[in-house]
Amino acid sequence: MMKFNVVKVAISAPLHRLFDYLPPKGYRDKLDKLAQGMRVKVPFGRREVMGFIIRIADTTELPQERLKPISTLLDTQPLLPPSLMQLLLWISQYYHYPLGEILAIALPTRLRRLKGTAQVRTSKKTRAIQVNNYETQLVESDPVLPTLNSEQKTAFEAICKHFNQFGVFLLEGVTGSGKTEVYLRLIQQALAHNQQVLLLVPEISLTPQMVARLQKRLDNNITLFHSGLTDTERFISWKSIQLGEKSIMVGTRSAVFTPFKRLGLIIIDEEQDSSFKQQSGLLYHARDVAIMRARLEKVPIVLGSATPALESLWNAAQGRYRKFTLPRRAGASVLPTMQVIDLRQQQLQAGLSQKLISLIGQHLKSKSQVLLFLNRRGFAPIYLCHDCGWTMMCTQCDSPLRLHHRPECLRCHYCETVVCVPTDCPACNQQQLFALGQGTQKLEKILAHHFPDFESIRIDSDSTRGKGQLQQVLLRACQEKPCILIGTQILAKGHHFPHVSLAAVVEGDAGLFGTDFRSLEQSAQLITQVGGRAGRGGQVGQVVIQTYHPGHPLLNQLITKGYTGFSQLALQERKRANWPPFSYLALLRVETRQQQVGLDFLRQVKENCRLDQSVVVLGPIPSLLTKRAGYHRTQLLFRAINRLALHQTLQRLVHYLEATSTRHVRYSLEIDPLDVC
DNA sequence: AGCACGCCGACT
DNA sequence: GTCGGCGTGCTC
Repeated sequence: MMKFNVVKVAISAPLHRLFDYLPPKGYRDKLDKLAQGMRVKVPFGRREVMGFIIRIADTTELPQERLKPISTLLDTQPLLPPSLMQLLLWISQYYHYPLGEILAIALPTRLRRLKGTAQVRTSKKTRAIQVNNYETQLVESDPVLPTLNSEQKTAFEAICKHFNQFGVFLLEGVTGSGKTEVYLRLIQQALAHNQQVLLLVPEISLTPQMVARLQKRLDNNITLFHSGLTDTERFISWKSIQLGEKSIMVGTRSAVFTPFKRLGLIIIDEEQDSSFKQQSGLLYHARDVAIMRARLEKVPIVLGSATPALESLWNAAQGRYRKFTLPRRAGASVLPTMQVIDLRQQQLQAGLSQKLISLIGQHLKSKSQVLLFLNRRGFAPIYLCHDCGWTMMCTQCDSPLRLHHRPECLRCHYCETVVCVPTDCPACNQQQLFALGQGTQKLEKILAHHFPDFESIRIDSDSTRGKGQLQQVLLRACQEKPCILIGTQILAKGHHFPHVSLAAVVEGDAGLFGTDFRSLEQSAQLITQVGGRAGRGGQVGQVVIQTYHPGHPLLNQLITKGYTGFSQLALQERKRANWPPFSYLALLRVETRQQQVGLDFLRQVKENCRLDQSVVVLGPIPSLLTKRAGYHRTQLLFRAINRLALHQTLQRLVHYLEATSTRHVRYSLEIDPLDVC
């Protein structure tokens, strides 16, 4: 152990350690000029890479002669402020991910490169900041500030009292209850204090209405940050917040890493949305990271949702969060009534009962719109042979091919492989192939047949794929003309359909017997959100759920007591089964060409990581959909009541994985996985 | 991750 | 004889 000045540097490489360097030439006695968060250019192997100064130390494990000096100091001031650096250090520990990689992820791509000073010529084409016409047309005009109702006021005032200090506020408001208005008031309050605001949304492309509304009220003080922008646009947006030129950033999950000059408030809209979870690389949850950020920056954070995650509700029940409820709709509209349609012994047409079909007719006749929710795109999910039972499967994935119309094809919903529709069975050559089950396209067809005088508008990822297509479809749906809206979960996401009076869940049982411990929660959230689309424009809404299990206790609870009642019962079930939030999970996943290789690898891992008694390891088992895009997915699930014990085990695991050469398998470790199948 | 080194198959 | 495949090892 040598004792002299060394600089600990994080380098963007999949290595769970820092690298020691000597100070740059000319800085040996000017160490105070070096600070955490500054970028440096360092020799690394036979190349030069960018690194971040993490700290200055006076010890190193290496002999002095092996240390090289930093080549260049790239910043005179830390690029990232101390509170953000602390956040990234926490992320590295919590998600067991190399710090250097996290730093690279946190920077806009333009700043990740070693070359160039990333100066941007002030281009006048700031597409990022502009609202297009469709979006503007979708926003109702509210020339006067709407007054807050008593619940909105209570929430607003309580949160205002906690400005300049950390606190988590769960704002549970039914659809249409005016959460956005509370956000707006809070944002304006922060602006009045000369503070900046971060508003995280699940997907900007899916919430143009909310963005447009904010833009309208807060005009050019707002900047967007999402994957639809070019690298340069993102850099401009990032910079405008860093320099304090803009006060509000509305962004998707990666916006949580933006350095703010004077952050005063964080808002997470639709906090239960799974889009906040990064699906590849660093598998972080932007909501959880944002909560830690608020803690480190000592600012309040608001989690808004009509259907909060069970975890968040539990945290509120435990007193860790403060909860405010907005139980009634703002303005005149009334909450819809919910009822089930018992499908048992019913004659169905493309999954629709006679009762539902006549209800649709009634609502259309009374000149209002109908919304049908079916979370499955395409025409039919199964295409099989009547003669021998052969089912068309994807060759790359462990999944049946879905039949699509216009264009006519079979398509895999996991890898998007497209094949022609055969007329003869590939197994027995008989011409007996037929489609089983239904997707949104089939509903569209059958409804056109039943109600030829009314237009059907399909809203799924197929009909909204193109640029601006979603906005066009939404614009059509917002017209007053009676019509039928048919869609997947896109319908559930925050869009306002003012003329819908009937919302129907076609397959209410879809999530009832899911394989994952979270399926019921997600299903209840979807049903509630879809139901919330009905009756917002003045008329009383009606929500119907088709089910074969009208007696299912949790479904019943949802229908009779609403999401709040459901969540209480669902939490009891979680507790009984020891699932989160009553335990902590981590998932080690591997992808291999042959399944056996994955199983053997994970068995080895399990044997070689001496475990804490309190950590339970389940597996290895193949994932539910084991084969995907040609790779078999296998996994090992870690579960513990004690979070610390789990993380100590994972620390050992990560070191073991790094020490043993594991190049033949692709693996990833996910903390707090959202699904475990 | 990159980038080198190193040891075995088909080619001017 | 060598060009180049990707297995293994290392980076302060």
